[in-house]
Amino acid sequence: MLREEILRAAEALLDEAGDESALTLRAVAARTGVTTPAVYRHFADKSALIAAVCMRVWESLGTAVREAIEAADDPFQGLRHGAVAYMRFGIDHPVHYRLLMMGRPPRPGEPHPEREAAMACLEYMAGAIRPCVEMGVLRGDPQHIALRSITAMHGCIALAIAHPYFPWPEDAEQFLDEVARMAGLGSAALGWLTSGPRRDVPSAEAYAASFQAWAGQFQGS
Amino acid sequence: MLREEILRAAEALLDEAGDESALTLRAVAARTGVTTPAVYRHFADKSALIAAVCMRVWESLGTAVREAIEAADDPFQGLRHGAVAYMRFGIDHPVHYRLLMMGRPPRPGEPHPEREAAMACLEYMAGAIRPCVEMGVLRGDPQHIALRSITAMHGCIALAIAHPYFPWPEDAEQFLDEVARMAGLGSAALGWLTSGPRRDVPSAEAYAASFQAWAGQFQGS
DNA sequence: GACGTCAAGTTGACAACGTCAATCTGCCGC
DNA sequence: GCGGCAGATTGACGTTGTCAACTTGACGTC
Repeated sequence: MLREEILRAAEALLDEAGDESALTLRAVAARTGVTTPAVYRHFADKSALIAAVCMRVWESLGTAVREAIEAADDPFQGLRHGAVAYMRFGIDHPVHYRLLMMGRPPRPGEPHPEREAAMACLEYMAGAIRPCVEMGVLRGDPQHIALRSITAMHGCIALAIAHPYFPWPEDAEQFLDEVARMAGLGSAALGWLTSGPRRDVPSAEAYAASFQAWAGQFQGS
Repeated sequence: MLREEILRAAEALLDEAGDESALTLRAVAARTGVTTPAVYRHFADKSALIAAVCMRVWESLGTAVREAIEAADDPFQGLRHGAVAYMRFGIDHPVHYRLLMMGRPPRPGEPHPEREAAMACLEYMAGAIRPCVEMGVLRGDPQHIALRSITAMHGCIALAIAHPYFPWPEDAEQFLDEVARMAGLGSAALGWLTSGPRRDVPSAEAYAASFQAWAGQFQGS
């Protein structure tokens, strides 16, 4: 009822102003048509409201990534397109992405509702990586690889949001794709340098020698 | 004189509280031993003060990265160690890194003192990448490659700061190194897939065939 | 040595913010 | 008809960034 209206008002404020400083309890209440303290009947405090706003956006992010992964032909394409979908979502919803992923770190012991949402995001990527590991191309713990790969995706969005004046390429879509491929190819190369190819997967074994030859000059890197 | 004392007080507040919300003009003024509006004689407003605080930290970041690059044996090691030094700095100074790199994006037309500092950071990485391009290992515009690689480094720090509860590996140093290598190897692979090896550099040409063989399975990625 | 000038700091205040205690209102069940 | 109670309002408190007006003190000039 009113809770829903408050959330809608908050979301509208965020979209219109494009700046989270416009999201004040007074503004939200006024837009909803109630007085300020009425908001406290539905949200413990301001941060709870913000968390609730983020949660709804988060779900659409989850489905966007999942759909991109599922629509792909093979695991590698799934990883690639999932990563691009993730970044695209951040670019398209900068304010929400800021709130959810670039907010103040939680004080130890403080309840942190976004925590599970962020962990779920990590799990999405790990899920897309797992088949690639099973194919013998990526090596190591899927969650570890996901964590490492997500640094590139998150960094791309975070940097673009906070520093729009950087010399970003005109073709944003291609750049996102490059970042996704950099992370995928780099992770594959890193795994092969560290662990070698999987012995039980013929296709991986077949590429081992040629990769080792190529990667020779990167041994230190 | 007083300006310097105010900056020191602000920096001390940041370090002690570990939270930028502790940085209020009143607290800074009280710690300096003057009244609040006296700060306005030396800084236009609060954001100018914050920018000034960041600037001093920024310079030490610059020297840390530069020294790491210069101390390396070859360009690739320089890139690797420079990247790790950059990330290490962010991990060691989370509050300052947050203020400088994860702050609110500048409104168009708004003066943004950190802008040149952030651009200088990009230039550092481009400078470390340029020799690798000349060696024929990385392909493309150094600044473009720097921008793409920095996404991984920035993302690593930004994610670690904002989401400390993520399943980060125990050996942080090794993880930073992995991220740096992922970006380096991934960028190299991406360049070779896109542009092929440099024809005029024999060592690059020599590895082309073996890399192409390895990368065959990643054509789509 | 008295004077004007001007930078530097203080006083007092304003609006906006998050938050809360106390109060009012309208509806449901007995 | 009446008690109880969820839900909204009133009024206020403390804190924040910011500013106008005033005071202070040092310096150079006649």
